[in-house]
Amino acid sequence: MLFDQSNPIYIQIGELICENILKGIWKEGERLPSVREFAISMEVNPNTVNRTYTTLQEKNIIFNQRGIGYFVSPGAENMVLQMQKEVFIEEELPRIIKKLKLLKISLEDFTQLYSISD
Amino acid sequence: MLFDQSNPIYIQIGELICENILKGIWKEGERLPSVREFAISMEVNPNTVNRTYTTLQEKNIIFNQRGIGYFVSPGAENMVLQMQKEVFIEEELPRIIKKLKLLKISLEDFTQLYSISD
Amino acid sequence: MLFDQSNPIYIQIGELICENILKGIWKEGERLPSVREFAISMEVNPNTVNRTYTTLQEKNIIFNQRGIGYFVSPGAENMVLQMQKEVFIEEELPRIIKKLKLLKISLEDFTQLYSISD
Amino acid sequence: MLFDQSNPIYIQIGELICENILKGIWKEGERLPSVREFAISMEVNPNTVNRTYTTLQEKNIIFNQRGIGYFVSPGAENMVLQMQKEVFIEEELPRIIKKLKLLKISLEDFTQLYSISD
DNA sequence: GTGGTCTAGACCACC
DNA sequence: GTGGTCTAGACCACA
Repeated sequence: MLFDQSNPIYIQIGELICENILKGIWKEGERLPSVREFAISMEVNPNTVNRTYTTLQEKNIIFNQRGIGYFVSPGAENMVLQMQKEVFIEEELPRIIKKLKLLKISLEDFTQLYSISD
Repeated sequence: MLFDQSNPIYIQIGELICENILKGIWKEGERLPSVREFAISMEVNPNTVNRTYTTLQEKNIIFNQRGIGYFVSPGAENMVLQMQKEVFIEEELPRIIKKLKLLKISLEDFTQLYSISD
Repeated sequence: MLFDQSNPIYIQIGELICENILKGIWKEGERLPSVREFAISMEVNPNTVNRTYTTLQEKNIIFNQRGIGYFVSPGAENMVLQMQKEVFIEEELPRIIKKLKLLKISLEDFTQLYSISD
Repeated sequence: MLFDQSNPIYIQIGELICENILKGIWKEGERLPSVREFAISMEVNPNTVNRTYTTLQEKNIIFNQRGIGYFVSPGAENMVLQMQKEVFIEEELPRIIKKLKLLKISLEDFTQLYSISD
């Protein structure tokens, strides 16, 4: 697994987990990999995975059963979708639109680039 | 001047300068404010501005005349536009499109959000 | 460690590192001393070492693993050799040859001086 | 006239003058361009040329006749040749040889590169 | 006046 | 523990 430099690793792992939830790969109620397992497969320090899990738990996306492991919360998929949508529209979108204008990329250009990417 | 916490200040100042170049506010060949002046107006340490200038110089966006100051490079506007466009299309756009799909935001939704922001 | 005055210290430390890589003293994949450690052994401020490391990282000679340290990049030895050879042949050599001619030092003189230095 | 970043401009101008003397373009006893003239032709601040002249005067390569101008000293050509030869052999040559070895450029390689440059 | 470098010391996020 | 950033302040060479 490769991480980019810009974001903390524990955040990037969190995004990966959310992605898996959104894609339905990890369903609600399912158990996540143990911290150690996941750390090994990600080639990362267990502390880092632990931090990811803790962070996601605080957002109620996953929950912990002591001694057993972490599980995807019920309703997680919807919750993640709503949360990310809100953040995206409130924070990312304005920056994106500003940049599109600054770089003189019209909505038509964008639409075309969008369809190319399919 | 206010800076957000996500990016280093010296980067944000660099982006501000590029923006000014793109908007035609600072034209090619024009002298930038001296390190000290700019530091005062940005309410920042001179070292920080120095770092910004050095970084932009490495990208050939500005150049230095010894003992005189920094100047906008000839062709800078175009260069910045091309560089940022390339980065945007190669790196940001794929992430954006991926996210749009993941969040089930259609191109129509996006278009509407775009027009609302005007 | 003694530094001469002509070049910035952070550059001289960079040259030292490259030399160590070229000589095979620091092998690819190996971890460099931490910024603080190295600063102490060089009798220099940590900021200075940091600057050296950052500069070498930009040239892809070393890379950073977050929270762990800096490492010699794979292929670094060859890369450094090629880079320095290119710079030497393209930039230094012409100046040297020009100077040899200007100072009326023949190739034979040079050869002799070379062998004396052994 | 273009100057590189590494050396001070006043030094580079000094080297140019010495070169002209060595090449016999500016002969002993001849008057150098006035500070102002030279500054204009070099696209440089007169202070800079002044500093060059002062420095060369201290080395007795040129001399000043008040109100008239600077002149190439008698015996300058020989003096410059000796001085530069000494500096070259004492200081530059060891560095060059060390670098040749580090970069694995043999004397044969060097000889070949030398002849190519003709 | 200009920028370039360096130190000292601090704070922070991250692993 | 690791590096990254920033400030404050100093000194220097250069134009």
